[in-house]
Order: sequence, then C-alpha cells, then structure tokens
Amino acid sequence: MAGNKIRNMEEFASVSGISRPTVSKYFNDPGSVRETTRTRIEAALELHDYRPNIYAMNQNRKLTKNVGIVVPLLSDPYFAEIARNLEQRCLAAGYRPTLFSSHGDPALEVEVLDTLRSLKPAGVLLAPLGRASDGKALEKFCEDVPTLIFDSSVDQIGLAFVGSDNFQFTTHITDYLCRTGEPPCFFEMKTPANPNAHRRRQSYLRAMEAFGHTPDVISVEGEGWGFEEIGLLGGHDALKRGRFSTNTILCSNDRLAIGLLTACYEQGIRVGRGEACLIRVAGQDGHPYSRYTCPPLTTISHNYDAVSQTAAEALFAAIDGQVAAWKSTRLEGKLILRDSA
Amino acid sequence: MAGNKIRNMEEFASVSGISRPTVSKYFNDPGSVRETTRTRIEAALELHDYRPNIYAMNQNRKLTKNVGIVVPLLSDPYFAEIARNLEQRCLAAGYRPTLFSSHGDPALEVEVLDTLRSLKPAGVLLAPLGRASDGKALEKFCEDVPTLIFDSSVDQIGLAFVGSDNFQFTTHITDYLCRTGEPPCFFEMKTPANPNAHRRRQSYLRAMEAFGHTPDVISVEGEGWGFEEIGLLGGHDALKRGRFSTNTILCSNDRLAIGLLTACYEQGIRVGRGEACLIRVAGQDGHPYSRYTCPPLTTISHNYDAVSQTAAEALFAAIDGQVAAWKSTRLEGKLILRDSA
DNA sequence: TCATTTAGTTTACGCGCGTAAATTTTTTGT
DNA sequence: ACAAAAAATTTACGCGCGTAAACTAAATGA
Repeated sequence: MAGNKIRNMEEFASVSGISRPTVSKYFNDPGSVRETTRTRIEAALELHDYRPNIYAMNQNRKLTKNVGIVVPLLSDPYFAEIARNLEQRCLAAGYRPTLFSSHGDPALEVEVLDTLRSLKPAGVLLAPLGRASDGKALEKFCEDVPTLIFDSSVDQIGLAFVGSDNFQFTTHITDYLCRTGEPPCFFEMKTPANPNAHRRRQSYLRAMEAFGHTPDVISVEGEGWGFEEIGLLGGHDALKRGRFSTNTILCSNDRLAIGLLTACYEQGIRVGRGEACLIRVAGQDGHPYSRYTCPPLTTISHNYDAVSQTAAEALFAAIDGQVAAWKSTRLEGKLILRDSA
Repeated sequence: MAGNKIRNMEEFASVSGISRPTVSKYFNDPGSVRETTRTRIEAALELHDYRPNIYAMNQNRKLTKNVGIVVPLLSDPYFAEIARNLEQRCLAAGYRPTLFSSHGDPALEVEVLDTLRSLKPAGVLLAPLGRASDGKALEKFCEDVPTLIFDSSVDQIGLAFVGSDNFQFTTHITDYLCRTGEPPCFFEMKTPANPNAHRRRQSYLRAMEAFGHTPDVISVEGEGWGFEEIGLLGGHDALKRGRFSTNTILCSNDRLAIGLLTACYEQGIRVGRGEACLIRVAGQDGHPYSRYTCPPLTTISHNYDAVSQTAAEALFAAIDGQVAAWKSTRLEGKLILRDSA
C-alpha cells in the first residue's frame, strides 16, 4: 500500500510485471492463473493497493459476480438474521451480495426487482412477500434472472424453492402441546401476508383430527406486517371474549405470540406451564427475540443455517451451469422448549 | 413496453426522436432538458421500456448517484428502522441507496468501507461501530468520500454528525423516575460497544448529583452486540446478589432492559408501577419492541424521523456542493410512558 | 531431449455511455 | 420581426476493462 496510486489495470499490470489480459484473468478468477503468476500479482497487490473499477468490469462481463438478496421486511429480525447468513455465504463463495427489503410493500418489491435487473446479477435469492406479491412480475423476473426462492413459495417459479417444512413444524409442536397438556387452540391472522400461514393452519387442523381433538382456530383482523400489534389487539379481544376453548394457544408465528403475550400480561393472565399459570402459549419460527419474552417462548425454530446453506448452494450450482429440475426443499424445524408452554 | 427491445441509448434516442447526448442529459437530470423534450422522451419510455446501463453510466460519471448506508448491526430493529427511513429518503431524493451492515465486527466494517469505496458513491451515511471501530480507517475513508456520521460519533470526522442528545435522554428520564418514585440505579455494560453509553452514564451521574441523590451504577460483564443476553445474565446475577440499592432501574438502552425484564420474570420479580410491583425498569432508545415487553417498557425514544431527515438533508446538501463547517446536531428524545416505570 | 500441453503476451477491438466543441435550431424578449 | 439567449444536434473521443486471435514462452512427460 505504498503511495504510488495506480490508475487502472494497465498501470497495475506494468508494475506487477504481468500482462494486462492475465491480470484481468486473475481478477476474474484467481485460480485460473499459474501459481507463480498469482504470487507475483498478489505481491504487487500488497504494495500498490489497486482495485479494478467495478463498473468497467461489469460492463462487459457476460455475468457479474453480483448476487441480490431480497427479503420482505428487513426490520423483522428473523429476515435480518437469515439475510445476514446468506450474505456471509455469498461473500465466502466470492460473490458480491447486495441486500434489499421490500418493506412489506408489493409495489416496492417490484421496484426492487427492477433495480436488481439493472444490476445484471449472476443470481438472486428471493423471499417473496407472498400473497400480496405481483405474481406475474415475479415470474417474469425469474425468467430473466437466475432466481432461487426461499422462505415462502409462490408457484413453481425460479430455479428451486428452499424453506421450512411448515407441516412438520405445526404437526410437531401440536403433538408436543397435546402430549403435555390440553390440546391447543390456533391463533392466527385472518388474512395473513405469508402463504406459510395457510399451511400451518391446515397442518394444525389435520394434526388435531389425527390426535382425536376438536380444533379451534381464532383468526384475528389486521392487515400488513405489524404482527406484534395484530397479536396484541387480537389477543386482547379474544381473551376478553373468552374465545379460547382450551388453556393452550399455538400461534401461527412468534411475532403474533409476542403480541399475545403482552396482551396476556396486560390482562394479568399468567402464562406458562407452572401451577399458577392459566394458559400456555407457543409460537413458531424460532424468532431471535423469542428467548426474551416473558415467559420465554416455547417455539419451533427454523434451521437457519441449513435453510441458508441449501439455498445458497443451490443458487451457486445453478450459476456454475449445473442444470437441475425445479425442486422444493423443505427442512424440518427443531422444537425449543421454554417456559411459556 | 412493446416487444421491441432497445439495446442501448443510441437506439433509444433514435426511436424517441431525440439525439443521444440530450437523452443522456435527461437521464442525468430530467429537469435539465426542455419540457417538450422531456415529454417526448418519457412517451418513448412508456413504449419501449429502456433503462440505461448503470455500469456504463457510472464508469464515466464524475459522481455516481449511489449512496451507501452503513449500520453496525442490521439485525437490531433499531438500526433496521433507521436504515429503512434513510433508504426511503435517498430514493425520494433520486439517489440509489445501498445497505450495509458491519455485523458488529470491526474487520467487517473496514471491508464494508472498502467495498463502498469501489462503488464511488456520491455520499455515505455511516453509523460507526464506535469504540471498536478502526479509527484511522474511518478517518481515511471520510477524507476520500463525503460521509455523514450518525447515531454514534467518533471524533470530528466526516461532513457532520447527527444523532440523539444522550445527555438530554438520560437527564430527562432520570428526572422523571426521581419525581415518580425512588431514584434509579443505572444498569449498563462494563465495556459498552457504543460511545453513547458513556455519555448516558455520565449524564446519569450528573443528574443524580443535581437532584441530590446518591448514584448507583451496576456495570455488568459481556462483550459484543448481544445486549439482551448480556442484560439477562447480568440481570440475574445482580438481582440474586441484591446489587440494586433502590427499587428503580434505568437501563443504558432498551435491549439491555429487555434482557433484564426477562431476568426479573424468571426470578418472579414483578415489574411495574402498580401496588404489587417490586421494581420499576426503564430503558432508553424507543426500540421498536419496547412496546411488547412485559410489562411494556417505559423509555425515552429517539426521534427517528428527525434524525434521519437531518442526516439525509445534510448529506444531500454537501453532495450538491453546499459547503458547511463540521457540525454536531443532537436531537432530543421523547419520553414514552408505559407500565414498566 | 524433444514434442506436447499449458500459460502468458501482444495486439486489437468493442462495450455503453459521459462529455466537450462546434454548429444549428428553437425559444424568448422587446 | 429581429437579435439574443437557450436548447438541441452533430461529431468525436475516451473511460477501464473483457475478450478474442495469433503468437511466444514455460512447464510437463516420456
């Protein structure tokens, strides 16, 4: 990192004693040049601190090294966490990840895809908004750009889908709740943004039937992505009206559960599995904050690492030209027992 | 959006009946061309769906329209929220924001700045890690790129600093707590990542002195950015050892308070201002989740809108060439009264 | 050692656009 | 209606790099 400023690859090539096309090859893929050459380039790199102009690079490359990561709502720690995980994997694989959030808005989601298109990414990891998404826009985007869908599936678009097995999630935790106390009621949004919610409700109904219990679904009003608020308001209402037919409540997701727990607290209803507790509450997702609710939330957690690893590797394989038929991978969750249920 | 695909600006110029340099001017700044010309270009845009190649654009432009937004930890909803706010303002002002997170790691922060440098951004909105940051790297970056520091200040680097007035925060909420009950103890990390924490401790000490009370600072162990966990473990320990000399605890930030509340819950200590409550707990920041703790957390909230607006406008003004001396703007917070204190 | 493979060099072109200079057209003010 | 000002056009060059082709040098293998 000496003072001599290198203006372009031409200059850098000359100070490193290697021809420019070879230097170009090196930056494109360091493994594509001979060991001795690589060493000389890297030695020069130490001395002169040169970085190729990414704009000039990407202008002519058939394929950039960019990877887009799109989540519905980055301020949801669940998505923030999985986005972080994916980001690291992209970096480790030599790609340049860029983070985007649809902020819960279908119009913004389309804008993000438009922006992404102009970045000419090698691939995109996309968690769609779900029900509210502009399906045609998504489909068209997937035709143009190698896209792997994760978290929430929308038809059979893109290269593949990777997410969690919502049926296993709900069946497993319903089973646990039935075995350890009264069978659960199911607390959800009437019009959920995410299609996973529908699978979870169905799975609840099926599991209850299989276990010989009568299901009870409480669907609360509320639009959008403010799940905690919806769980809080809907929880207050349902509690006041005595809408829960058993003392156990399985929430469609952890964020609803967080709101519901606050409602319980505000109504002086003690939650947990202890003697003095009136009701049990469980969530689904393994939300980063679920450890810190009062009481700590029993939930079934996504396998964050496995989901992001499977998704990233599938995308990288496709970018490398490995063709594969469309496939849906749904990974099992792990029950996390805490005090709430 | 007809089928005819436009390959480049040359083609688009010909189908729109305008010369390429003028079209180029239009994309650079739509307001710089005559009204009739703008109309014709926009009409053609409707028909042919062309977007300039951003790589070719940015290669020769002296200044790109890119703006980098860097936060220490994107999975913290506080930063996610302020990042979202800043992002929207950049878009509204015609810039192309790109989001980066240092993930709490000083080495990653430096990498982010390196990446950012190669994006040749018009400006950067940077919330540094704080104490752990590589100060020299930050300073050097600020010399090369117009950078506005927000949230947490590090020396007098960059164009300006915009953040919250931590002295006002702590003084105000300490005052409130003193007036409504026992004077507060102060619960904090021994080695906080963020310099704001020091200001808050100092301010607490000063306020307590001014009000004629004896301060009591409880500094708990713990490194890194897992504040909830640190608050939880430190809280358990402090509670067991009877470290709190009064029944009121002011936490250095909301995330610590969230952990402490969980510790209180797990030890069966009822928190709040009601009759049956043993202690009061308050936080600082107005964290998005503070509404959903049990009990809901009394806190003093950042003025998210004002901070991000002031920061964004100061950066845009600097980009537009308006020179201004380095300045520090610290905005007041608003007390949010809830049940916890 | 020599033929063969592999890697690097030289030369040259083009990508899509920014931008400057000289010229022509259109608008504006009186 | 005419001169001055403003805007658009024409022409031309260059940015920094990818990449292809033809050639040369170096490594490999028996």
